[in-house]
Amino acid sequence: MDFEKENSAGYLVNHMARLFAKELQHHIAPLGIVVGQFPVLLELWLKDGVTQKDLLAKIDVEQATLANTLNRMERDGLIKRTKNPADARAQLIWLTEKARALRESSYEAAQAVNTKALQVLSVSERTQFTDSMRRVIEGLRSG
Amino acid sequence: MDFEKENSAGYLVNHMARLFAKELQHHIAPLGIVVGQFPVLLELWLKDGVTQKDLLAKIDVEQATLANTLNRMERDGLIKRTKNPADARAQLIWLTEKARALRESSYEAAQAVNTKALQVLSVSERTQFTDSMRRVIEGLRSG
DNA sequence: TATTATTGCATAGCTTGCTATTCAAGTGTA
DNA sequence: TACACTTGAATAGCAAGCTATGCAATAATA
Repeated sequence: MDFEKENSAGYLVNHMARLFAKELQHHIAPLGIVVGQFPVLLELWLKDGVTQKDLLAKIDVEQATLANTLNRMERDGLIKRTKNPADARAQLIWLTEKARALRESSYEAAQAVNTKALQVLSVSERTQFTDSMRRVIEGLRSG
Repeated sequence: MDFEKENSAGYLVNHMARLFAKELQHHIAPLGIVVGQFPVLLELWLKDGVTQKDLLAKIDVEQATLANTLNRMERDGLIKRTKNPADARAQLIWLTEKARALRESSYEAAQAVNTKALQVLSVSERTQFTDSMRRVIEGLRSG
């Protein structure tokens, strides 16, 4: 058989993801946050005072990955945790003021990265591209 | 500002890359290799007896990342290194027979993952999709 | 109600990626 | 030829992902 990496979707996806992450890293480093914290912050900016399990239902990472990320976020002063009156196993996760203040500039950073990355595509191609990604993700997730 | 992660190229790219990697991992685990070794093997199957620098020119990862991956591959009996008569700093990297034997089944595994992932797209969409990825990668790499 | 099962998280240990730094070997030059 | 510069690779240290496992609190049941 023959194999051309430049024609392999998986190879390209991996490469592209690393470039996106690097680009985002550069944009958000000045804000004092790192890429892995981004998905968590996105959810908490919408609604905080939630449990780890609640977050897990919204972010497709393993529970252990999220637990470690939350620990680093607490260490970095981005979140605080309080007792959950309803269940002593779970705690409630809250944004700190510091994290709350980063919302707008973080959105702008992410948009800037997306804009820069997609500028090589026409407007219709961009729509088609993100649509394809959503479908591929859905397909892989559902087995 | 508002931010919809399901519309964010970066968010989707990251998610998709993790799903691809997980899928490939499942396919190649029986072969005794792991995902990070894949790009290195692809190059060495084409041509071995090369230096780390040669590999680096073909794979877009940092030098330190490659050095660590090569160490694990040596540990796992996939490569051997010999003295480079032309330069004592660099060694020549060779596939072991074990690694050489994995070529066809690895290609098949990768193709299977790509096929499965892209099955939700029409044939013309697949072409368009990989083409867009190549252009996005090129755009991000060239600044 | 005592026991068992489930659930929510934490921890251990690994890979793969990054940046920054170090070091030895090779190259160029005063 | 000695010194400085460059280059090829290794190492340290961290983040972010994974699987596997453990543990305490809660829920379900005999």
